[in-house]
Amino acid sequence: MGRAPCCDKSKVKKGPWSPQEDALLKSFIERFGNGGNWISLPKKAGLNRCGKSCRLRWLNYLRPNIKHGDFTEEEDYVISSLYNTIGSRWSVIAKYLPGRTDNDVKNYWNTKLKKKLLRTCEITNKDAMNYPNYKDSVVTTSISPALEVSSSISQQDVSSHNSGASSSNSDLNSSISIVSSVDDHEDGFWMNLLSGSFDDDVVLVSRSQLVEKINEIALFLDV
DNA sequence: AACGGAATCAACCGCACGCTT
DNA sequence: GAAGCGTGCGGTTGATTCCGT
Repeated sequence: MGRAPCCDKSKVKKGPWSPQEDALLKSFIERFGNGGNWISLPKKAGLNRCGKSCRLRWLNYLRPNIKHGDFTEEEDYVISSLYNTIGSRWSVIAKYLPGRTDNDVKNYWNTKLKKKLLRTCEITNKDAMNYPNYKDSVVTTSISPALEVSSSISQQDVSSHNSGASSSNSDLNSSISIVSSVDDHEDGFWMNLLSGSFDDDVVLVSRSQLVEKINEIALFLDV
């Protein structure tokens, strides 16, 4: 027996919400809440919409304190680090970013952040290859905010991901954080990195290890 | 100015889970 | 325990906007 649809799709409106619909939904929820039942809400509120559509519209757009617009570097750290730790559990990741929704985070990752990380991977790989005589000593990091976030997320969030994940994830964790933290000054960073001129907070690893890490990251990001 | 491809993001779809009966 | 139902979630789609030619 098939599952009953949540509403009659042929009779409800689909597509972008009008300002009038937004106003109706917002004022209804502010006055009465959702009554613990999204399915019946549209009828009560006078909306010709599916309950799931109302829920999504409220959670992603209308509810108070929603943040829109550009993500900050710190948010980048949080997303890349958590993605590496727990995978594509966007609702969990969004919990660590006040004002951001799972949909926002997911879209941002898929359209921008993933590419940003990959671009940096490519540059690193290329630069590393350009220094074939470079001996033993490169990379990486001052401890980035991302690592601090990684260590503070709940064990429950981590364990449910790791149960099905490969054992290399913990190794990748620091790598992704590092890569994501240097994007804005990539040329200088990588030159310093490859010449070994960094401060005390930079941990040194071998070039071959670096290249290996980069390839792991690329693999992890499913390139 | 016109066009086409790429990028963005709001919204939809369908599945899994948990609660209730 | 099974069935029904609502909710939450992640993946995907499609309309719109942006940008280069």
